[in-house]
Amino acid sequence: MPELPEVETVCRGLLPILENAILQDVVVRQRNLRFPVPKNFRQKLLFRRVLTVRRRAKYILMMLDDDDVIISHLGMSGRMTIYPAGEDVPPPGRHDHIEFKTTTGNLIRFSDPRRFGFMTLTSTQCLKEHKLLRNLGPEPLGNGFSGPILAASLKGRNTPIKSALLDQRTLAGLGNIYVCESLFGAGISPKRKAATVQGTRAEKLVQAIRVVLTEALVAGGSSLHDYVQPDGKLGYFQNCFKVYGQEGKACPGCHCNFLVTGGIKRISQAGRSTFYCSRKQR
DNA sequence: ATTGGTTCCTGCTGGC
DNA sequence: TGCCAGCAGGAACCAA
Repeated sequence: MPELPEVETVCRGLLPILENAILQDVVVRQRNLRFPVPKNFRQKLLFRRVLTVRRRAKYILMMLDDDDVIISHLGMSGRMTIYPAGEDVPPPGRHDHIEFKTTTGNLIRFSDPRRFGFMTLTSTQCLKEHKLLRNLGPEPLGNGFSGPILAASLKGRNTPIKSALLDQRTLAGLGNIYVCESLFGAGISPKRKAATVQGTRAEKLVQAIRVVLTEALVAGGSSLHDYVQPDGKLGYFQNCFKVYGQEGKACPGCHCNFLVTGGIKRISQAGRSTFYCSRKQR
């Protein structure tokens, strides 16, 4: 499930292929994604130049000439695959929804079995105020994020810290995996009331989030279920999970006490799995 | 205003 | 072994 590190890795993979590329062809095979692909998508993009590829939260932003922007989201199972010029391209399968071909012969294929992902169009002028982007919180790896800023946005919030961190308005880019890992890193219980994460605790959480995301980025993301890098390489951060998916295993922080603690627990919060150690996380 | 529940979709898993 | 119900999950949307 692509979260910030995975999306960032995808953007970094796409950039050298798409930067300054001209789109010779755009194929839309499945219009019915999470949001419908705009009717004029192909017409609008044909023979346009891509200036750069950026990320905001979990969104991929392809910046085009003449101030147009493609906003894309990988959803749960979305994938971008690059087929470099001259390489064989396998025939499209039923989940291969959109393709970009550059004048240099490179092909980028967007696939998404579960169709929670999408691609849509906007302009650079409308980007900041776009419905999908305007309420996003700060980038966790950027300068606009700090202990005091996080503490301020958690103030008065009665929801569990787990839910608050999944809320993209609190901070942008975390999903279930990295929320669980960050809370473990900070020693904070996922059940703790968000409003009580203040001061040193908020500071510690910010640091934990930064460490987890940075390590995951270095690892090329986590290859779980569907995720692979655009060049086909697997990310390997999934081998570094301390709690996510580790139900019943010894907590890496207190494994000597396994018989007492029972190790990593799994609970359900807001309909999603949370993994944590009840001894280390308070 | 904030919060929780529902929904979209398909592939995988576990129980019989 | 095979089938199918149930589950997973990002985020918009709706309801309380």
